[in-house]
Amino acid sequence: MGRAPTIRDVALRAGVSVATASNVVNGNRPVGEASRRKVTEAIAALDYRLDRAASALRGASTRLVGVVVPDIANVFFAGLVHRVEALAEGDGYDLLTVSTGEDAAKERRRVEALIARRIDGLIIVPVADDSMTAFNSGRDGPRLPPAVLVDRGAGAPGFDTVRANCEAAGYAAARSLTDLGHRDLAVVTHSRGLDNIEQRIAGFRRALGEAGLEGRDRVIYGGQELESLRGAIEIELNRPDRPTAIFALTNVCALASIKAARGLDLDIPGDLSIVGFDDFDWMGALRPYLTTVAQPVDDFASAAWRLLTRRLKGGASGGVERIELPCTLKVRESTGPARPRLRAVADAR
Amino acid sequence: MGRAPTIRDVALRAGVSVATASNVVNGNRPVGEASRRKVTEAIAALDYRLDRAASALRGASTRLVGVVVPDIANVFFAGLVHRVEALAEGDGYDLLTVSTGEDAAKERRRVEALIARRIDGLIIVPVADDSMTAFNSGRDGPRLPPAVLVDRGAGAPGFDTVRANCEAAGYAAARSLTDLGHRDLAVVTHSRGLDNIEQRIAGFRRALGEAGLEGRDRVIYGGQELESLRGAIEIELNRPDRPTAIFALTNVCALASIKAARGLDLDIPGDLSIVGFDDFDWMGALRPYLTTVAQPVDDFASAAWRLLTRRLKGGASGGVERIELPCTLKVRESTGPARPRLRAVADAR
DNA sequence: GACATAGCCTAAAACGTTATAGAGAAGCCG
DNA sequence: CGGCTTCTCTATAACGTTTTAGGCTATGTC
Repeated sequence: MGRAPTIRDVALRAGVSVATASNVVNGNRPVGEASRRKVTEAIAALDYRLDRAASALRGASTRLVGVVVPDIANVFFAGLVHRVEALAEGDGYDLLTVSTGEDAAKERRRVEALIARRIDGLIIVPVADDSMTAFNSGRDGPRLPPAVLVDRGAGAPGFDTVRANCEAAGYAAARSLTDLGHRDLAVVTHSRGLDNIEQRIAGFRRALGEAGLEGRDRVIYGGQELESLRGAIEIELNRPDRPTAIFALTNVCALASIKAARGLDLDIPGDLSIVGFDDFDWMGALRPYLTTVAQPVDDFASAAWRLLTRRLKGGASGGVERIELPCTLKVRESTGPARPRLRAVADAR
Repeated sequence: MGRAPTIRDVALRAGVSVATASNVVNGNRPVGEASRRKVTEAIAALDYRLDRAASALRGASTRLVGVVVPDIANVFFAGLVHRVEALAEGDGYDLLTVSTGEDAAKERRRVEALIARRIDGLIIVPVADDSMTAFNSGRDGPRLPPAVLVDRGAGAPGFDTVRANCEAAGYAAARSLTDLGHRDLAVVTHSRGLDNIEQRIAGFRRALGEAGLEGRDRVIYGGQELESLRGAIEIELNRPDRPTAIFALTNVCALASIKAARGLDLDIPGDLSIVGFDDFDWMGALRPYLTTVAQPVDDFASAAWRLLTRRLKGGASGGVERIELPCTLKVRESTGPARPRLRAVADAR
């Protein structure tokens, strides 16, 4: 019944010192063959388990990594966390996962909490591009452990970053639409100011420029919520000069776009072509099957984990590394040729 | 620059003892007004942060709760974790979230790791109904902290449990199909042996019995993977006496059913009615909109958290509590009346 | 005034681990 | 053989917190 066995009990039973027992448990210093065997046996006999809380206290690592995402219920982030978890387990780390809900104050609170837990490292999709730099500029020097910024904050000084090649992705998506003859395009996103989103828009604009359509874009900012997005999109689709194609910059925007089109009884892609973002199982049940820009989630996770473990292993000092991963445009059924239609209002401009 | 301030520094600066400073930080024992103010000021001045690793070691709680789910990338579990996280944050707890991939050995490993972290409690969707009982039957008495079993393992002795009223849900779904005139029904699920699944099937069979159709059900076991499920369903749909309605017992099964029907060019609900399980945003983009049994995910989370905190606060000893939450059948577009059709093979039986 | 009580505070002992400093034995080199 | 290194091991001091067991005032009671 009594309390769980400690390393002291193990040492006693094995007839060696506590230090030796400890060294067997975490191969920190070499231990002779005979002692090692005795200790291993004692551990098995007592069913001893290392107490990580104590281990962490004495200066060793916690083998705990914080993962911070805007919303774990979003399929994109859930997929990311899932992959990171697999990699972390392989290296003997556990994950402390938190959601921020796109709220800067909450992000700050949650990251502070993670620091109080002495996490060894941090993988974070920050709420704002610069929200992490604030942490390391306090008067007491850096507060953050090694951190990798994923998806956002690619310009933040002093951090390793992983993100998609957003400009190219935006270009490819828009280009596929202009190639189909669309001349009235709209972009749907949540809000201003995130670099990755701006890059997607920049790529989109580049394609428009090439098609001789500069200035003919509209950007719909619909907020974080599905319903507010849908409302904003419907307003745009109700205009007489409504767009014939929509490029949704996140998977939630894509869903909102589909719902808006359905609500207005617009045929996809007959009346409205839609290019979405991200790619996951349930999209396969959609009819029409969504044309989308797939981000390489697995590669995001692998790259982030590689960068983080590099720092964790002390191979730290090298300059920051910025990884940009290519997206793939998956052309499916939700995009089609622009249907010629009366353009009274647009022509009158 | 120097190392982070400790409670010792705070005490020194405030001119009080370490114990008093500690008592201010965690209102464990009352502290006089004057001392309290001095300590609070010192904390602010030094930007002191409690070190939870040390705090945990000295026997106090870790304020860490383990959450174990089969797959965080599954929308149902992601939603559950999301809600639990919100509740946990409100009470000052952090979550250690892990996925098991429906693998018993992995579950065991992961839970062991959580125990080594001295988690205060555990919320778990176990791989098997009895997989947790094994933990508390070791020779050294219970190893697990207070644990709540969610969704599965409702019969496990000694654990608080939360799950849906699966029998009623199965009955409601099947009844809605028999009421539409369907006489050839199939159930799709992953594998045998999970109590909640068996209950859903039991409810399903009860409805069949009431409709005078006992023995006319078929259960399709398609495994964990989407593609294997789809394959198993397609085989069934290719029979001459194929079912006219499918009841999918999880959201993954529902997706597989839709894909199988599409692959065989069956009209939903004209050729095949489908009732799914779970309900979430992306289903709203489906056409036809899926008829489904919605589990009350928020209530799952609230109930689980309530049961766990009850134990955590020491109000422990009362017997175990088993909560059963009602599901709601959302009848939408993927179910319709059974279309009369040639029944040559079925009649020949 | 003696004595109990309550309220606030402190010194010091844990908690279970790892890091440090060094001891003892064995091997190598001159 | 003496000094050096190498290898293995040990005793002990941290790590930062909470808890325990008292101690010291002020207040009230007989």
